[in-house]
Amino acid sequence: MDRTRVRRRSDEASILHADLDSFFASVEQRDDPRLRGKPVAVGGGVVLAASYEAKAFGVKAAMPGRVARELCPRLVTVPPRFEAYTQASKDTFAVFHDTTPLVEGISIDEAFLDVGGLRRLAGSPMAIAERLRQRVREEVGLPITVGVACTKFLAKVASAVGKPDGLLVVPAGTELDFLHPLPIERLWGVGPKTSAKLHGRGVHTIGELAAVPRDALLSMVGPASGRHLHALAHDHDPREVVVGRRRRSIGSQSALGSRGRSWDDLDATLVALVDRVCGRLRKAGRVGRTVVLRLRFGDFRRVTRSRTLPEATAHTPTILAALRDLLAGNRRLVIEHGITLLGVTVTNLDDADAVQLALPFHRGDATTLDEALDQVRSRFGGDAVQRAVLLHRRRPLEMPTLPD
DNA sequence: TCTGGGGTCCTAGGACCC
DNA sequence: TCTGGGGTCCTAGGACCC
Repeated sequence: MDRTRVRRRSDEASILHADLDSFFASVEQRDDPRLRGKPVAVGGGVVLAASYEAKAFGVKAAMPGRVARELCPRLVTVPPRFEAYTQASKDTFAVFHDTTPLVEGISIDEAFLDVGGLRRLAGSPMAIAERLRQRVREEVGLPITVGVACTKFLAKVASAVGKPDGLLVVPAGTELDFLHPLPIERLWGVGPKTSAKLHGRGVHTIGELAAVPRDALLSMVGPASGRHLHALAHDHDPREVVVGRRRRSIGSQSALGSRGRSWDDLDATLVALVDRVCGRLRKAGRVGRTVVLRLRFGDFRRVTRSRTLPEATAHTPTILAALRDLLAGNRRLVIEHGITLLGVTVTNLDDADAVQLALPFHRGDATTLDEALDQVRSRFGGDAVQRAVLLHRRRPLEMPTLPD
């Protein structure tokens, strides 16, 4: 199986949420001693990450650089070094995987770990979490905060409350005492819009949210969001730690600045974006069937245009042709509104090997599995057949079931 | 305050099929 | 001829997260 399912909820707090503190900024301070102890922001036009010294001045991620410098005149701004962050992330995840096989990566700098059942081998969840923090500090050189609770959601809240460089355990049985005094913005899925809606109804804390009848909440924020928030406010979170989650889309985008761009400039940007995305697809062994063109204009209005192809592919010319067509079809929009951002995303992803095995069936070139396997073997070699069979067992496409 | 680059999930309408 | 209900897929937009 692709995903390993882990038991729902333990009677003890044994789910860890590990979250590197001010990740990009911490890597910069690690690698350049002159930055230590100083307010540091990574990024130029927009702050990608701020050190805790900078956060003390109110500097936050996603804030325009100009505003950040007004808040903190002594702010040191450094350009991002994405390779360094990728490597630091890999090193940190190596420590995670050495702690338990049950690791679910959420983003470049955070993950859930299930350490239930490790007590005999490795001690209590709290001891495991403390050792994890120490190892990341010593082996990677970065501060990390760990929240420990019975559910993923609460572990994540705990790590946010425990920051920076902290460890916070929410013992079983004390969940609501911990949760209910917190502001609703702590809930995963409450952003500016939802928060404003709820404030308008006098709801500010998670405890107050929990007191809102379910149906009333659903009508306030919509069915999916309402069910989600109602469950979280009552500390109901049945989600399991899932190993081996696959990416569902791969994309790239480029801000163009506000000055006008010629059509040739735009096309050159499109070519570069498609090249980058297709390269990443092939490197990951994935293919996609839907291409999305993303545009942003001078007034910050955003639109997307998408097209679904007959076959999933990572073939650069095929994907480029589809996107060029979409761009040309929106030529007037682009010219009249002043484009400021161009983005490309490929979604509806599949594993390339599995698709290769399915293609002969879809094309009508094969009617039996052996015929399909022969075609894969002749086109891609014996290794591809092995991978294709394994991938098919994991998630069958539209074709006959494989015999064992 | 005026904004980067990478993602996830949900909603809603229309086309199309049975 | 006009009509029903249910399902899937595609497209576009929106909210949110790091």
